Amino acid sequence: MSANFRSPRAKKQVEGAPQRMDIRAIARIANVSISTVSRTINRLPTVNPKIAKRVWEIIEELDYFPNTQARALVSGRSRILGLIVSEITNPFFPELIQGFEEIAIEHGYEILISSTNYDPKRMSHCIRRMLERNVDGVAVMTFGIEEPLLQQFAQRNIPLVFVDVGPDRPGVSLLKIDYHRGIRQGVQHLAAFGHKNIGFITGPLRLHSAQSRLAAFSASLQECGIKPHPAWIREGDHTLEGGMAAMEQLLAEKKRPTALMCSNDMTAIGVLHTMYRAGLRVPDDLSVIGFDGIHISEVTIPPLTTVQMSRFELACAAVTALLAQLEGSVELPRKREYEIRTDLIVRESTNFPPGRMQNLRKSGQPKR
Amino acid sequence: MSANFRSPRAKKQVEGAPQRMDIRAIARIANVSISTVSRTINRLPTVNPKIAKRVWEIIEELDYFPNTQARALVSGRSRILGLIVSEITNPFFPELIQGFEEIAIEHGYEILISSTNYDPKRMSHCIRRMLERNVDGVAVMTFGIEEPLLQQFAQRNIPLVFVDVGPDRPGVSLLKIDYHRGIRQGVQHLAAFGHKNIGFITGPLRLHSAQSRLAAFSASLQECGIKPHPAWIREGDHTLEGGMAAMEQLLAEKKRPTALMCSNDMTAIGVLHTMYRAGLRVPDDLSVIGFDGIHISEVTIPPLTTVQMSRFELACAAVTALLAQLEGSVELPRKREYEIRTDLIVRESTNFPPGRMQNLRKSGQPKR
DNA sequence: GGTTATTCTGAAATTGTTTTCCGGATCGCG
DNA sequence: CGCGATCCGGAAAACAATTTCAGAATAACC
Repeated sequence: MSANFRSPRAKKQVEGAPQRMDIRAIARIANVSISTVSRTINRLPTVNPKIAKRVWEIIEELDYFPNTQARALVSGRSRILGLIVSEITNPFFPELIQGFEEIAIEHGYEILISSTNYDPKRMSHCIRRMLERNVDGVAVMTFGIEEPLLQQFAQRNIPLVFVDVGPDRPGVSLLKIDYHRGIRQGVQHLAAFGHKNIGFITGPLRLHSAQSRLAAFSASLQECGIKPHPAWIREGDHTLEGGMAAMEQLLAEKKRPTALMCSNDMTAIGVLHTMYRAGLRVPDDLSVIGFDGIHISEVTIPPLTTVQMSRFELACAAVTALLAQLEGSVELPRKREYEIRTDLIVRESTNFPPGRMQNLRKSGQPKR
Repeated sequence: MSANFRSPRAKKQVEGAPQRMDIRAIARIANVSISTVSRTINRLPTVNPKIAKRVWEIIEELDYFPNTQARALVSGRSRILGLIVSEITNPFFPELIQGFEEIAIEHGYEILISSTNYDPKRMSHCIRRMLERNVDGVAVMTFGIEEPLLQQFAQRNIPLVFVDVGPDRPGVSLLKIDYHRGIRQGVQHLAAFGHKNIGFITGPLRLHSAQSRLAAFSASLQECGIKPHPAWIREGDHTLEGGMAAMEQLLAEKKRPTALMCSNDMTAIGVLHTMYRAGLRVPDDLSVIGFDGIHISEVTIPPLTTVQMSRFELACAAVTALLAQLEGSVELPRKREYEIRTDLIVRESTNFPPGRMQNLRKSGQPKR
């Protein structure tokens, strides 16, 4: 009955073709069953150490590695983490991606990057891509909210991480950024120099993070007893061009601020450029503070005083949060919120307001 | 015998669980077979248009999409393109990635990014990751060569694209960059200003592209009848820090060059910074030319004269080359090499050498 | 109308792995 | 030496698609 039975899995043995390496081949050579090889690879403790050793040796020697898609198909887990960012050409994000990648790889996860370019339509494409590739979890680092779109992840129970705000449901973690801390330090720093006329260039106000930064600025201003001046608050878009445009508007004002905070470093770099074009000097004619602390802000001219938000810390928290959801031992008390702090880095784009001890520029900072 | 036969595929019908969408589900609802649905999705011409329409409607309505891993498993093609870059934090690469992603997505491919950080050990990790995820093709945009490592792609007949140099075998395409064209324009531009003392900060000389850029510089110098000065050729590493360090060395020289070309823009930005630190001015004390034309070079102070190499063009050529190999109709005459040209963009970091008509700085460029 | 040719459709094999379930071997102990 | 408990390994189902092959249905032709 089963005498001449041939496994339906028997290969078509094309002679000469260098037979693709698979778990069957390993099993055959090691003289064990497929399942034993599988268990060995997955380091299940139920396999005889001696046998495991032999299997590992053969695996090493033949340079075999399991087929990812087959694995994903049967286990239901792709070992891919999605990472959605706003704009890959803003240096903040590559620095974030670098950290994210490093940590994800370390844990055996691959990463699927996609950028929205601040466009909700592109956001839905991103989500579709993530879904199609069956990501195990997604970090939404766009600093905005797109509630309705993310609904789809909820249905599939895919863990998510957001920055600042997000739906409060199981499987969703939050990276809370303490914008206020760093921005207050910035305002205090300016106030200590004697600035009374401080402007702010926001990010795109659709973005929650842009709103928060502006709010932190306004609150800090009030805290320092400085009167806000609505005309000095301009909307930018977190790009160089946005910063330049906003600064041009500011220059056209009858009364100009003596100091300016920006919602991110790219904006500040745009400001620096517009000042240069206008023949004005930073910090002598205008003090400028950025936000993010991207690498290149160290070498702008002058080096930018900025509020640092660690990309690595952010990336680290994001991956950690995702992995906690994915691999967390059943129902351990796991944190759902992660605090990220921000701090002022004083460099050389800030000084006394014009007309007041300008020559002290190189003499360091005032005492606080 | 087969009377009470139950399909081995019969689901465990957990009541209430919102049954995962499946090609089977679509088939059942549309009252056709699985294969018909598959054919419809893959737009095979052998399916009755009427039926196809009905199937599509159901697919749309239920928002079904095929499982990528199952597809990849059985078809042997993952529809993932690998992209290996040197360093994601160098703005050149994000700009490249952006183009690459855009075009790849357009053709239904996902993209797997990984960066080597100029480290051969990391390169082998990258390759391993690509192999494990079964990429259909790989673009190696590191501007270097790692012959032995890439051997593994050859065995599996995975199409590759390289920049500048690569093994000459079927399945490998080359993106030939005409460094000489742009760099010669740069040298001629400096020569027209009357510069006779021109230095060069190279990239890491392990990199083929760094060698080529240096060679193009030397050749152009000779062409213009300018004597090279070995001490003015310094090795950098294509980073800000490398540029700063090299410039410091140059400043320590007894006789300094009056103009400087850099192997990339990041190096040039480092140079700008070191000059600023030293209290020297660009272009009055030193003319500087970069290479790449990254976005941020437009807003440096002063805006950087640089040799533009289009990232989009590069990305476009890379994807095109890969897709030609992957989807190319059997044996059509397909190009294996793609030419990328480079051109000088004159901005404001170049001027006459010091002591000679410095006041013309804002009066535009000399005639060539 | 009968036979052949042409489209379409569907059943079943296939892809490489994980996982469940079961049987056989080994061990300890009386 | 026999018996149950323990442990390990193997067969086969399952995962969700593509693809081959054969057969049904329709069309065309004599």
